[in-house]
Amino acid sequence: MLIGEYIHTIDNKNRVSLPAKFRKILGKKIVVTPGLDKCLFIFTSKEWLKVSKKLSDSNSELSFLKADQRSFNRYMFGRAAEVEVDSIGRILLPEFLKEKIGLKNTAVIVGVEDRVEVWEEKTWNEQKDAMEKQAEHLAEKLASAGTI
Amino acid sequence: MLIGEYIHTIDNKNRVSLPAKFRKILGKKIVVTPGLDKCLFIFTSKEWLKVSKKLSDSNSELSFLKADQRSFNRYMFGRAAEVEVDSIGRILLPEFLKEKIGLKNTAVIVGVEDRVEVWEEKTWNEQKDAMEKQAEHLAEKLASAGTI
DNA sequence: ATAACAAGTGGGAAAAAGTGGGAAAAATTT
DNA sequence: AAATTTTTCCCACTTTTTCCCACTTGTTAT
Repeated sequence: MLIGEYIHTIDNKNRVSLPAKFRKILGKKIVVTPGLDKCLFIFTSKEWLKVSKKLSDSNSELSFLKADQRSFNRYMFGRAAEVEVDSIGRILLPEFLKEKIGLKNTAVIVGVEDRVEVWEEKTWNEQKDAMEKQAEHLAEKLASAGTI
Repeated sequence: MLIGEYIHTIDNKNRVSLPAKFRKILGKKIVVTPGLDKCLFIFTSKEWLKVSKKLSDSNSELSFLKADQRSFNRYMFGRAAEVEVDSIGRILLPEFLKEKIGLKNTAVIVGVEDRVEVWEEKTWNEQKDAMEKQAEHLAEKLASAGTI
């Protein structure tokens, strides 16, 4: 399972190390796409296949209006990049994705169950603060779920 | 069952011994995550799986399409850490979790039924005092109401 | 009381992770 | 076709993490 938060450098060749703990799960080929909420999503090829099937299946319970679905899929597919992980666990971030979320020298890499998210540090902190504020009851859920 | 309160040192490599009595129950891989009230929760991998399944709504396909589900999962998984217990029963506390609850050189480790909590000593004492006061207060209320 | 053991703590050395940069290979331009 | 840029591959340095061993303290057993 992909969990935890890491801050890594983006070098001047646009390379970022994937957290070592993620590498086994992610494998050698991953898919990077613009995500939602000003971050990037990283999926394993396998997970991506599942996601894309779901998204392109217009009979699924995700019943978009046709036009909406088209543009949403354009967003997810059109800008997705298949990326190779190099021999020491780094990936090359396409410039346009970097720009999309305003990345510069560092990236926050977050494991979220079965996907990885990439954030610009400031955006991430804002997001975290917002979550934290409305999170007391979420934490309570956590605590009580432990006992069930 | 996990019970009792222990005060352990955090050494300069961020290692803490788990109380010997907890080790068998916790196993070799645990998950540490910020909990309620300025403490950390420690779950066994098994328990964690149960909790996360229960809360992440991962049975609903493509949970990332729903905004509040996204934040919740981010909150839940992004701030957790999977940690190995070393050969003599210690774990490595990630810096960001240490900071989260203001840990420095010592930690109070408390067994709470089926999970373990980690506290900063001062916070723990305040928490305890508050509980005691409340208990006395409640007892008095009960007594004066003549119900006892 | 002494020995044997277990628990908690600390530290050195080896391994791994993260970062940076040069040179070969490939692609693009002129 | 040569020159320039971009990409890829490989090596090297630094820091962090991991692994292993040892010391200390307190408990149990003989």
